[in-house]
Amino acid sequence: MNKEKNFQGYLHDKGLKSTRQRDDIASYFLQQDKHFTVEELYNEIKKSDPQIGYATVYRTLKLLVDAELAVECQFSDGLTRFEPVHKGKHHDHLICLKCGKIIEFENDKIEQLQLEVAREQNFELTNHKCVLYGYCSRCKE
Amino acid sequence: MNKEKNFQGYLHDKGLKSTRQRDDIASYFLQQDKHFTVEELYNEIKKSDPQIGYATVYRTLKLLVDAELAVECQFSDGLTRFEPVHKGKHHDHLICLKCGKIIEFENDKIEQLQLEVAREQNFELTNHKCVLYGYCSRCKE
DNA sequence: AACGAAATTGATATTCATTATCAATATGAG
DNA sequence: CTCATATTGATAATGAATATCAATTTCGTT
Ligand SMILES: [Mn+2]
Ligand SMILES: [Mn+2]
Ligand SMILES: [Zn+2]
Ligand SMILES: [Zn+2]
Repeated sequence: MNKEKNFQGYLHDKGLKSTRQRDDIASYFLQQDKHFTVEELYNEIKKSDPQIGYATVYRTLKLLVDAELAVECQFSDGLTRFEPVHKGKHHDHLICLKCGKIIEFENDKIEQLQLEVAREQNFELTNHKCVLYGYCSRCKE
Repeated sequence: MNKEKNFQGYLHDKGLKSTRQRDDIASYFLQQDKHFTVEELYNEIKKSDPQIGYATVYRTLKLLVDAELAVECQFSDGLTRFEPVHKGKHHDHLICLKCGKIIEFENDKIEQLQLEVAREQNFELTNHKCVLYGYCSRCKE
């Protein structure tokens, strides 16, 4: 698959080594479409590799972020989550404060206006996080 | 001052007590226009009240957030910051990844589009955080 | 295929921010 | 003023994330 090739390339370019653990973690993670807690991913990986170390999962996620194959998300529940980057497509999030539901959205107008704001401030924009909090259709009743 | 009255009213309405420590912390904090780390605020308060406890600063900030007189900010440096809410005016932030500079901005169009996004998803919006990361005019060179 | 320098792993210790605990003290309604 | 209740501040506990390090693995080079 393409993204796994990207990861192999990334490792090679950085002089890092391809290992069974890294490859398993990356392979599993990149195929999913979830917002993983480190613990969630650790528990998944442990099913096929009971020996996997917690630290290795942390380290591999860090590499994936550096390789731009994952992004870190901080919603306001205190937990850090990671999600795979699919097709380089950016999106932002709506978070339900009751059930924790995560909805993704893309809005080009907002993205454009953000660029404009940055330009006005003479800022060189690298990335952004836009998170909307509230209650989902089911929870607002 | 108005906001301090608000805090007194909040305490009273919640059946909480007004104390020298709370009042000093709130009074100092609400007069400033900064994004305080708990430690930063603690150190400031300690100047006039060397006996102040760290936990009391945490607790008071939590109260101020609940009273909607402060908001919590998470920029990506791992530290939680608090800023006083002035005149109920909402704003978002630009963060310089090099020098840590924090620039505030208001953009009604973005706010409107966010409401629209929420409406499309049948979400009842309560608040949002929009943070733009990059390099400020001085740091981008 | 074997070697060996360098990177990686996983168990564990450590750090650091935040929360919980609790005895002593302060507050404020009646 | 009294007293039930809330608060304080010192400290312990928690929990996520990082650092450490000996043992193991990888991979470019022989
Ligand atoms: Mn997402
Ligand atoms: Mn601000
Ligand atoms: Zn919900
Ligand atoms: Zn800067």
